Order: sequence, then structure tokens, then C-alpha cells
Amino acid sequence: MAAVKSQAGPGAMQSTAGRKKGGLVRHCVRENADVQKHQQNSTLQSSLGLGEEWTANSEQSDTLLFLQSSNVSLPYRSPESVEMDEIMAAMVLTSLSCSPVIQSPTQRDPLPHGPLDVECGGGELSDSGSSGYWSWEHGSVSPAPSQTDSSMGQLADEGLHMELELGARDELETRRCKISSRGAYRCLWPGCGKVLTSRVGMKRHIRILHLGGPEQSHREEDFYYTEVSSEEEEPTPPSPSLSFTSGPWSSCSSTPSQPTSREAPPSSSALSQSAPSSVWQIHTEHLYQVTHACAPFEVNMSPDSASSCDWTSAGLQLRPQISMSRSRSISVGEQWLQRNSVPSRSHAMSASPSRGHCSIRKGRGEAKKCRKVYGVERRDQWCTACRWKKACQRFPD
DNA sequence: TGTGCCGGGGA
DNA sequence: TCCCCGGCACA
Repeated sequence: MAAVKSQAGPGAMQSTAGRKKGGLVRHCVRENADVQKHQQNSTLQSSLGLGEEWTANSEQSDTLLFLQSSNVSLPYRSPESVEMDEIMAAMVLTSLSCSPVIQSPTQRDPLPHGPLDVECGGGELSDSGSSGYWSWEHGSVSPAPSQTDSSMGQLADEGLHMELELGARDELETRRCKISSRGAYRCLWPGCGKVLTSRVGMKRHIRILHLGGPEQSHREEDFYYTEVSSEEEEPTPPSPSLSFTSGPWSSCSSTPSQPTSREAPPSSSALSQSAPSSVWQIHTEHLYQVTHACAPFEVNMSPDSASSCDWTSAGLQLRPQISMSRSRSISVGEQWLQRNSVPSRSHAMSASPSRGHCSIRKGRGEAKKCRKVYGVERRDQWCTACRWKKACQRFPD
């Protein structure tokens, strides 16, 4: 914590970058070494070692002193080689621009051997490995720039997450290192979108530019960047952070969408989207109302007609209306239809109540009756039934 | 509107 | 029971 503050001072940008770069390598290596140590020895000792290192780092403001102090914390490394490496790293990186983007592998090539047989876990710092620490491209960059990162990120990490399992963290860091070796990091800060090739650089960028300065590191920056790699979309350790980062932004971006569906249903689009169901509902309601309110429509209202929108009745015109007034309007319309289209029948029904209950008048046959055959003038020639206005017996159907 | 026919009513 | 007719349904 304190180390982060002291290192990230206003004038310590470049040196900090250098430290980070160099440190990232060593971080991974050392950390893996620590893992092995944990496996071999006790975890307690390792933790104590880290704590000592951080304490020392926190008290150092000079890069060299920092590196030296860092060396102290690496009992398993050859102090000379480590010192040389870090000094060189500090020099190279100090000479470089602040922007990690500029850091091209060619600049690290001068030290490119040791493709790191010393994988993150392999690690014990062989001499060749010391030069390999700076190999950025070589696959096992995992041991790469994390020395300082360890002193910074790890400081914060350990400071905040002492209780985290070391193994899990190692895995995460390893994956980060691997990713950082190939991909880029894009700042997710609203309106920024800056892309850096270094995770450390990105973190620093976020911390300084967005989080209000180095004082607010606390690994918050992890939440504000994401890897942009050509090959992977590997869910980085910050998968939670990614989800979190995507949260605010996605919430911002999705704000128009979700509310659109949630808050703006009355909009035309929402209405149109919901039109089918509404139409169906209207149909259903209309059918229900027709079924219950108007018998004449019931005959015509088949589901097919409803689905095909073959609405010829006044009810169709009432569809767009609101449901509350809809039923009422439909009933009114159908009442109107009843009044206008079925008056005679209703009148007939009411006029002859006695006949309605049992008489099923058969359809009029095609056969001519006495009336037609003989005509009204010759009524005397009709059959008795015809004369009596009964069913014709002479020309029955 | 014309026709067929049912049902009611009167003689 | 016969006859007549009002009235409705249907084309």
C-alpha cells in the first residue's frame, strides 16, 4: 500500500514503469518460486518474506534502492544477476517512453534468451533465465514483467487480499501474464477506450487518469480495463471485474434499451412490438364479448376469421381502442347492429312467441304449389291445404 | 316482395 | 272439424 503510494509519485512515472516491467517478470517467477516454496516449505515463511519485501519497498523511493531492496527479498536468486537484470530493466524502461505501447519486443530482444524454460512455475532463476525475464514475446512471458508489479499490484493485492489463496492468485496472475504477453488492454473508463499493451500500464493509466491519482490504486483499476487480444477472449481473472466493468458501461449502454422495454411501453415501437399479442388479446376479448353479448356474431366469428383479421363488423374498428372502453364500445356497436340488422327477426320472435318454441319451419321447397300452379284467380282449384294455408298436399316437397 | 306454411281462432 | 287468417321465414 504505502509502497504503491511512494512509487507512484508524480515524478516516478517512468521509474515506476520500469520497475513494474522488470518487476512483473520477477514477480511471476518469484511468485511461482514462492509457490514452490510453499509446497516445499511452510507458507508462513513465504508470507513473511513477502511482507518484508513490501515493507522495504514502502520505504524506498529510489528505483535503484527499490530494486536492491527487492533483491533482498529474493534469497533464491543470484543477487548479482537479479541486480543486473533489474538495473538494466530500469535503465531500458526509463529510457523508454512512459507509454507501454511503445515498448516493442525489439527493445527487449537484446535480452532475449532464455525463453524461459523458466515458466512461471519453473522458476528458479537460472542465469539464462535472468535475461529471459525481459523477453516479452517469448511465450513464457509469464515470468515477465511482474517484479515491480508484484511490488505494486501484489502489494495491493496482499494488502487487501491477504487471505486469498495463494494458488488461486498465482493462477490468476499467471494467466494475466500470459495474456498481457500477447494481448492489449483497453481502458473501459467511459469515454476513454485507450488501448495499452501492458497491463501494468493500463492499471497505472486508469489509476492516475481515472481513479484520481496513485493514492487510489487499491486494484480498483482492475475493474476498468479489459484485455483486447487478437487471439483470445480468454476470460481473464478479472472475470468478475469484467462483469463489473461491463456492468456500469453496459448499464449505460443498455439503459436506453432496458428502460425502453420497461419504462416506455406506451411508445409506438413498444406498441408495435406488443401488437400481435395485443391484437390477439383484442380478438380474444372481442370473441368473448361477441360470444357473450351478441349471438349473431358468434356464427361468423371463427378463429380463422379472427386470425386473418377478416373483421367486417363494427367491432374491428374498435380494436385499437383501450380495453376498458373497448368492450363497452363493442357492445354498443353490436347493439347498434342488432338494432339495425336484426329488427325484423327479433320482432318476429317477439311477435310470435307461441311459435318459437317448437315449430321448425321447413325450408321452402322448390316444388310449385297450387297457388303458383293455379294462381290466386283459380283458388278453387287449389288443394284444401293450400286453401287453408296449410302445407300443400297436392305438390308436397 | 312474394310465397310457403304454422298456429290460432271462430263457426 | 272445417275454414279462415295473422304472421313469420325464406328466396
